[in-house]
Amino acid sequence: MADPIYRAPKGTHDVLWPESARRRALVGVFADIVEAAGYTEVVPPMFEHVEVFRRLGDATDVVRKEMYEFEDRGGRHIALRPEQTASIVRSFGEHRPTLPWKAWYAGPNFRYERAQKGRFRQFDQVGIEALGPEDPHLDAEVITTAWRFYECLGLRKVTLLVNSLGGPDDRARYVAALHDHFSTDRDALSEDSRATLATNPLRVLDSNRPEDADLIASAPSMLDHLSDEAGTHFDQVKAALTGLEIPFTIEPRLVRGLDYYVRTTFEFTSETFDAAQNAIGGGGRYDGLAEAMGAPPTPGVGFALGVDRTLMVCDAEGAFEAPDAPVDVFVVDTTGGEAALLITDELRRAGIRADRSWDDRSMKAQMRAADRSGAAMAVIVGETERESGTLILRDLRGDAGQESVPCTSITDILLARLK
RNA sequence: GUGGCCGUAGCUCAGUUCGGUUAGAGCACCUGGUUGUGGUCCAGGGGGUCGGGGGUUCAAAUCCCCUCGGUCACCCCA
Repeated sequence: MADPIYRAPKGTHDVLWPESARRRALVGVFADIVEAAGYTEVVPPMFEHVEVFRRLGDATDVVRKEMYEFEDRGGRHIALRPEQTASIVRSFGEHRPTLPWKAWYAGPNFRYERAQKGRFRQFDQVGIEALGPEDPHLDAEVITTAWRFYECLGLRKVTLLVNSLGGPDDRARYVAALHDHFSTDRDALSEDSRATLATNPLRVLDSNRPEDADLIASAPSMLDHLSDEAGTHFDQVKAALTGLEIPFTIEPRLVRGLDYYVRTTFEFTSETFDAAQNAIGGGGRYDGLAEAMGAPPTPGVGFALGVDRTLMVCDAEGAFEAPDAPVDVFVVDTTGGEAALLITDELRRAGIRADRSWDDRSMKAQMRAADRSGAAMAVIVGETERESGTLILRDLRGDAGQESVPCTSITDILLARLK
């Protein structure tokens, strides 16, 4: 074990092949799906002025205690992004694209917190944000897009939870009602929840502490505090999901940790993942966020999906497996290595993935390397071949044996074989 | 940020209870058996500041303290 300084910092890790290839493939699947739905990629910076994230709400833990903040050499107060919705909305206000604006993103986020399974200080998310329309069908489209993504990965044990927090006024009335409810028996709450009650009564509903369970169970339901307008919006979202045959569960206690959500909120959990962090993705409406960022008031809805957690769920379901061999052909050269240099170059230019050995190793060692590379075929050059202008083509997968071919036709033959 | 468990070779681990010869195994890796041919088999080999620092002791992987890292739960989220 190396000196701690030469290890990845706490809560971070290196992603090596084949996991790195799988991760890139997952983002590729995501990109295909969202671009097929008209979303265009946005690549925001990985850090912003701290104020951008402060707009997420001073009561959120993400802002209060998990931000990677620092002052840069120019004296600017900067924070590594803890999520990307804030950056996307800031970008929206800065560039004022025509509405509706449908954006997607993929990349790392940073939160300073204690790492555990499925929770890291640097973690990747993919997501979409749609700004402009208030149409409940847009909520449904956003949710459906995530759902189809999980389907494409081959996941079958994902649960969709939906809720409505109502409009800002409904939300305020509900928070007041919750405050009253919990205050009547305040001493029964856990100490942590009493503190949460003072800053954000909604999130008391999120508590997993056993002593809070009874009061949470008897708490009033958000759904009884929806205005007619918000209720109608929620009904239309549910009807749309039903029409799309997306199964969902209504979860009136689903509040989510970011304070900017209003009306529709949703979360995806995995049945295979009974750890505390079983949320693999989530999102909702944030109709007031653009205005809070100094942009024209613009409704928005979106989601973020955790790449690491999604991949863990893929593991649990045996879905979306890592790709196999990175090369098709392995060139074995016992004449010094220059032939391998030329042949691999020729093959690669023809689009054939090819690798070789180095340091002029023995034929046995090179053949072993060829076998382990996972390549389907070996191309062998020895003295005999060099003299006769031929190459040996050997099957590495089965017992098809080998044959001698003119070296001028090797690329064409391999292109046909590897079809 | 709080608490529990853990940290021995690249990987998975034994050895730690009751300190005591050169710290082991499997897998992986390298070489040879096979004077041109991998995958099976056989033989040999390289590789370890026992996470790090300090302490106790004639003697520490083993006991004590600190620290770093991992893991699980809480908080919270992806």
